[in-house]
Amino acid sequence: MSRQAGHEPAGAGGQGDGKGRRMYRVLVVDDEPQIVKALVINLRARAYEVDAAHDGAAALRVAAARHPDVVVLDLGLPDMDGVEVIRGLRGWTRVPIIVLSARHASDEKVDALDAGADDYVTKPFGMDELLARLRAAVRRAAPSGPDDDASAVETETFTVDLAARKVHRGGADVRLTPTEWHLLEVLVRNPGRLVSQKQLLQEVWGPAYGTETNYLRVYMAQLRRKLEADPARPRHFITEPGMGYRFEA
Amino acid sequence: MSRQAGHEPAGAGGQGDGKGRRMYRVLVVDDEPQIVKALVINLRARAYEVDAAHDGAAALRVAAARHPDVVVLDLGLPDMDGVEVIRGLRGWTRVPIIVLSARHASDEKVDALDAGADDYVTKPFGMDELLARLRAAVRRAAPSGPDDDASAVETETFTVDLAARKVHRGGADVRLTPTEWHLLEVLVRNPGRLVSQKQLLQEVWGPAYGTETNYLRVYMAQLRRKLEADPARPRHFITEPGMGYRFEA
DNA sequence: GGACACCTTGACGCCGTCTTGACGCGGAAA
DNA sequence: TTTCCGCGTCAAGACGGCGTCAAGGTGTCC
Repeated sequence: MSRQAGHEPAGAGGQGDGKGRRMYRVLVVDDEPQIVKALVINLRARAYEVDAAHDGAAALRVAAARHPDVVVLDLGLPDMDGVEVIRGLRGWTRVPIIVLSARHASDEKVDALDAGADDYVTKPFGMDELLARLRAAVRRAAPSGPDDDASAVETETFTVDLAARKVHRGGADVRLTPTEWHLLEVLVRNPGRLVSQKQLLQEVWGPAYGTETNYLRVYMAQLRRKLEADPARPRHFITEPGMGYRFEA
Repeated sequence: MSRQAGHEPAGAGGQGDGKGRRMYRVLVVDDEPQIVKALVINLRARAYEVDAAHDGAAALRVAAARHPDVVVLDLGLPDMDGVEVIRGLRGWTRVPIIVLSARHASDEKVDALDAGADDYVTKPFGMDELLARLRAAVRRAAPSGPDDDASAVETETFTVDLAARKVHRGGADVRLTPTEWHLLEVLVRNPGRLVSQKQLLQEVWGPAYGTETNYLRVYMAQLRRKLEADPARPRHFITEPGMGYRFEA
């Protein structure tokens, strides 16, 4: 048995990577310039977008304006209590909040966490650890997103819902076999781009199938018959002779 | 026989009265009896349901059987590396994981967090702090659980009340076995979406049951017999051959 | 101890899907 | 113009998944 039938992308995580990873935006709130600086440098180096605020009022303002994906918040701010900042944010957003603080006291932590913080790191902190906690916070918040991101791709004649694994055409659902769906998925996840024959074969049929181009011809024909308005004159599944295929919306 | 038959204790632990606060279930994993004891006492006092496991294998087994709302995991287990336990859980569930560890080393924390842990607490820890972090984890996870969203789903022939754990059909309640209910629940919580065979098997039977598709066939048949108007021609529990099943309202 | 409900497991027939080969067409190279 | 290769199309057969049924095993409640 060369290939397995059930080639689902191991469940969950699957559909993230199709479209390039977006930049995550971090809001850093601290009144100590050297800490802000260190964080900004480290975060930018890891391809985060970073905004900074040095007091609570600015933090709330920037958060409202920029909608960060995660907030790193020092509790010792000059103008207002850190817990107040947390409450101010929680009034309207669930953005993950990672608290930084020099206080080790247990009830400080409890107060901050119960006010709505997601994590609490005491200074001095290891940059590696903070970054790992930040990744955890972002990862946790992400799953709400991917469903909406690129879940639906539309053309004039049909609609592909990647999350629900559904294809809609003219008021009815189109039934696709696993292989048909898999092929469609690879193409649709690379809209407008040429996908080589080898890549299609290997992604759908497995690494051993780099040259069986007749498979592609058969299944491309089926996709066109089910989805194209005029299968003989395809407008969305374009053949690039000798190279591969391209999906056009 | 890795799994015990009845996970959901019939009426017991389940989310009780429609709106009221349901009991949260915590899985405590640690090989030091005194720590387990302390945690169990403190958690039970705060109205959590608590399960305990003293090694990694038991942890994975109990998690699969009991579906806790949060896992407190000691990294220093006798039988396997704690990070492996995290990976084992993350293979099929997003349940929040709070790691306990005596190790303060930064890279230990980074490894655990990147493997999928949500929080990392070093021993010795303050019980207040741990409980606050636990509350934060539960609070964060709650909104994602569509428990409240669509607590009742209707079709032409039957009604599913997710909160009350009841299925109504033609003026009478339909009696479902625990496994039948669990399967129905997973499908109904993803209306219109294709749920892969592997996901169904792992969510209902546990992470080790990714390939026993005959279970699915048997239980899907039972669900259809009890709920479909014409079980031979299902309108709500749709088979997507080779891929999975889909619930349509 | 017995009755019962539930879960597991195997067997079997049907049907859809995948594979495979053959054929015609058209464009590019010779 | 001829030749050749790649592509689209079609059809037939093999294969495996799915629905169905029934028996065996296990735990629970009375």
